[in-house]
Amino acid sequence: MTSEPPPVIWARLSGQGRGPTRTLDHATITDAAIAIADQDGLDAVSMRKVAGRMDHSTMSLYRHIGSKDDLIELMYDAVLGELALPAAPTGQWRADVSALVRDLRRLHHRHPWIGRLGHRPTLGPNSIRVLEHALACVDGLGLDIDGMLDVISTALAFTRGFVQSELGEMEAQQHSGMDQEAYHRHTGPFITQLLSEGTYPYLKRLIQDAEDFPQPDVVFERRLAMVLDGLAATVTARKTSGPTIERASGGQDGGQPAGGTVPTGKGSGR
Amino acid sequence: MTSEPPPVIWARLSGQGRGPTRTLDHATITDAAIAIADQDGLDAVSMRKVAGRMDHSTMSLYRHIGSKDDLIELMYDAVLGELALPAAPTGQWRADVSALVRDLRRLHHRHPWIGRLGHRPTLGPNSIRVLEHALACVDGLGLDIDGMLDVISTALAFTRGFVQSELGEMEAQQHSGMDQEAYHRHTGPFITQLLSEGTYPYLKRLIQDAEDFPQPDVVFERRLAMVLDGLAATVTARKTSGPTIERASGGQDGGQPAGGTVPTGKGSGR
DNA sequence: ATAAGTGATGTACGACGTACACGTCCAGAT
DNA sequence: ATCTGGACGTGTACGTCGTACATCACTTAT
Repeated sequence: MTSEPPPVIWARLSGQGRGPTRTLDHATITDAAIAIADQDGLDAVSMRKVAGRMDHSTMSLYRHIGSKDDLIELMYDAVLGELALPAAPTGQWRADVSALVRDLRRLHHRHPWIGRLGHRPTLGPNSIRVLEHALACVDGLGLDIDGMLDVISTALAFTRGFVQSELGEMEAQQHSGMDQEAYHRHTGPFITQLLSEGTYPYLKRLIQDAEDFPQPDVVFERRLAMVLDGLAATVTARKTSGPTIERASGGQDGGQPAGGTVPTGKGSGR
Repeated sequence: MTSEPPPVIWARLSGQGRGPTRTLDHATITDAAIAIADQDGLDAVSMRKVAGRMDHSTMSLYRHIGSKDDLIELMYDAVLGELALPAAPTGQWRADVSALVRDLRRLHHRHPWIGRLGHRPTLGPNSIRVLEHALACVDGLGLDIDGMLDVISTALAFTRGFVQSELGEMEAQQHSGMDQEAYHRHTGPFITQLLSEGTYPYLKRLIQDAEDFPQPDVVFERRLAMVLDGLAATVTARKTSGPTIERASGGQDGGQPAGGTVPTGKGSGR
């Protein structure tokens, strides 16, 4: 009856109909766009450049995607496909979740531009694949689905936040064309000026006592372990007391995404 | 001797010299830009619109800021100034950190566009103020500065990740002009099609069993409590064994940002 | 009084996303 | 075998963006 104006983007791809044989498809376009983003950053991705890289006219892209925003969404989902998810979790939820977020972090390093994305929940095939795997990692622990979501969403939120800061720092450096040491030399005079003018006790301690160039991998593992400790406590608490029960340290109930990249589609199918 | 090409951005503001009296300053420009971003989103912030809102010519802005990127950085720091940080922490680190990240989350709701920012570490006055307060919250627990950084950076990373997903979802909805329920109705048919074509056990459980419209505040509190549980374990472990000691569950050493919004300027002064 | 540097402005350039009007080709109906 | 309508690819064009540059107006240091 009613016409569907934006058909979810992922519900297209239909086969060949009338007209000339296609010389372009989603995969080709997306790959070209990703190549540009990897090489020169997300801002360098323009419809003209994407088309140019494939020796096509700019507007030909619009025969296959609705807008640049759609292309970005395709790019995000495509890149998620690079995650080498195991066929099935090992059953060691902590190791499984660690492996997943580590892989996700590596993905962000390989494609730094995904950090810039708004991360609205997508329904792309790879997004769903990741969702399925992530939830599978925490299945069989005696948690209900909302509890499972809490665990994996929290781990993912931490990872995203960490990586975002990490990439921000990298970008700040290479945006100004300086390496980390040059950046220090550059901001140094301003910081000493700050310290002489005002009183910043912790900034001072940071500069004097903190590790100079910590290895990001080590820092990530250390902090991830802290987060997982917290998740483990919850898992234990909710498990021993069985499913559908009050938790140890938190508030009331409710559940589902709100903070997770998860489609909320209940009650929708007819 | 050597000229400083980008003078840290925060090292300007110099007083009036020769020439006509100023009719513009950083605060005025920044406020106008923030007003536009709050009203119509970050993409609506253009130099022309910012200037227009103050009845000035576009190019007059460039007498006060170096580029649009600089303006964005000013906006971010300015908005951080809205955080109502208490004069001093209460000494209850868990409550203090909770209050800080709750406030930060509210800030993101008030100015959804900050989620889109790259979050490269800034040296703005308010960023430093927040840094000082955050570290003060976890002082006196027997942690060295790197341990303190671990605790607050982890809490902040989780918060940023959570909020990012939260805002992404909101934006997805209002971008398409639908409320949450309409969005469900819209994606519903596609999801049921998915479920009938492939096998997605967890997606199915999500749709069938998960809470429909959980209150975001409740979800945030619940997951935050999980993260803080993990931090608490670390705090206890490192505290009882005294400062400068191996930690409970992690790797070797190292420390400092890498995942935190913290200036790394050690060894820089002179 | 004069010189010098600064604030505001107008014009202009290249790049962007994309609406729209074409031509071109092929699968289905005739 | 022919027709035809929809899909594919393209070129042109419009409005918007960031900002380089030249210019004028003004205030202070000399």
